[in-house]
Amino acid sequence: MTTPIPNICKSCTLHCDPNRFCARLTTEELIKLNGKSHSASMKRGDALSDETLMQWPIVAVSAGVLSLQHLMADGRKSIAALYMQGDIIDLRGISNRNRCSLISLGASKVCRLSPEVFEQVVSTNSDAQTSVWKNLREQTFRAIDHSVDMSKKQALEKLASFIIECNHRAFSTKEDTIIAKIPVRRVDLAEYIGVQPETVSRCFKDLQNRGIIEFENLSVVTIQDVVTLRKIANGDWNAGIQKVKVTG
Amino acid sequence: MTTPIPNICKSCTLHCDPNRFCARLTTEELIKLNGKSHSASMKRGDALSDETLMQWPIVAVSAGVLSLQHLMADGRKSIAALYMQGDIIDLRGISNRNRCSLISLGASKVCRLSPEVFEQVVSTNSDAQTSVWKNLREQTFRAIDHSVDMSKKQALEKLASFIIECNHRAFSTKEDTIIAKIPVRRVDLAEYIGVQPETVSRCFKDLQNRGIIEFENLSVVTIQDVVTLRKIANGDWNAGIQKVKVTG
DNA sequence: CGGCAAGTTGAGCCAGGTCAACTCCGGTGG
DNA sequence: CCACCGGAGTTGACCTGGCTCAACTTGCCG
Repeated sequence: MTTPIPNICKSCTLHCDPNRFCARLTTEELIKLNGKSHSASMKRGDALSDETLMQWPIVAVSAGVLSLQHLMADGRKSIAALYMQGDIIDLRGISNRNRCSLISLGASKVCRLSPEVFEQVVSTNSDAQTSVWKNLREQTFRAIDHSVDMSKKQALEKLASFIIECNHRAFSTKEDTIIAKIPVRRVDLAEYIGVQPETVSRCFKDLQNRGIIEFENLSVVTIQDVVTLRKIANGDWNAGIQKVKVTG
Repeated sequence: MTTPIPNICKSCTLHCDPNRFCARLTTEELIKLNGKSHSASMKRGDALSDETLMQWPIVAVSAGVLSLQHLMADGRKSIAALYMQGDIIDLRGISNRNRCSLISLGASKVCRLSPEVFEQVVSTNSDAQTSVWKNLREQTFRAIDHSVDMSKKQALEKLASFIIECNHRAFSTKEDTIIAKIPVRRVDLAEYIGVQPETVSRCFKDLQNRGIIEFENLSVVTIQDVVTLRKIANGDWNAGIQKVKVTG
């Protein structure tokens, strides 16, 4: 007895994780959707071109990190959003104000879904609809949180927020310290939080000096003091300094 | 023969505008949804409290402007998003990182929808689903655009972007100049674009001096030179200056 | 016409941008 | 095994856009 589930789906995180969209589909729906979709591997710098996105505006991320980038006239670049495992990016009708492109920040795996089949599946399978709807809302909330971070916060606060965001999106605990994996390079991180790489560096150092974080290596930090990190992220500016005063 | 459409809906923009959610519902659905919903008028400063939002996380805006505000520990306040006529705000599951409140920026009319009935209607009426889905995507794109504006842009560029956004969201043309209605006060505008009111003032003046915009009154500007405004918004910094150089 | 809130203008200061030099680190080939 | 290389990240010195604070003007409503 052969399982008729497409091979490519069998190992895909979108299908294996029961919370994700593809796990909610019937085998029949899965086959139908897969038949009209294209999965692909991407490496750092690879972009889904405008033409591709016009034809395939719906992209599911099964591994790695993608970025929605915006380029200004004078060359300033900014990363508007980060998409990771499980995100379903629905770019239908985006071409309003900013011309953006979807660029991979490392090795990643995506699946370009057929809009027609996707639409049809979503309108008939309300379980799947709920899942993708929830994901879209999460994306919206992240975008809103992010614009709050960008609008009034200082560099250190932005970085603290980012570390917390990383911790939320993919975390693991070891004994009682908390690990946050920084899934992108310094340059990308800087572009995402809207500061210069130099400033990112200085702020990391600052947090380290205050004993709030510790580096495992460049991309893994252990959060030594979550409470203070949260406070800083929320504008309680001297939260970390207090300690120094007390000991000094 | 009496039309069974609820009175409150008859005059509501969400029902009268054929593109909006409520216009897509059958009379039966409309009655059912309305029966479990509460509409309300709000004035400047009125907030939908956290408890209210917990019970009624879905709010439709039929008139006026609402803001999603975030307050930091030291009192810094920022407006994360603006919602206007036709927006359906779905705050289910928002309590992740930032505690926000929904505050009216002037006289407005809202309708708090029953999540259960809403969910049910959306899962059975795919026309309505498409409409509300589209609106949610627009909100996401706006949030993304906004976070781009906030992250790397300078004050003048942010303001230019905002004027263009206003023009997009509710515009009218008179002969060949374009009117943009600023639907919020200076203070709110400043909080939305993440600068001080003083800076907003200075930037408006700058745009006016360059002949790019003209004030009808405090809340209505005519855009004299859309092209240059767009260029400035997109980082072509000296776009307006060029003219001065040429004439000088 | 007074009174108050909203908005504007001006002067000085500082967080973070800029630019240049430096260190660190992984890969490669002699 | 080490010398070399190139790209990523860091550090330092200086400069500027926008914040701050305070005074002023404008517009709105009774």
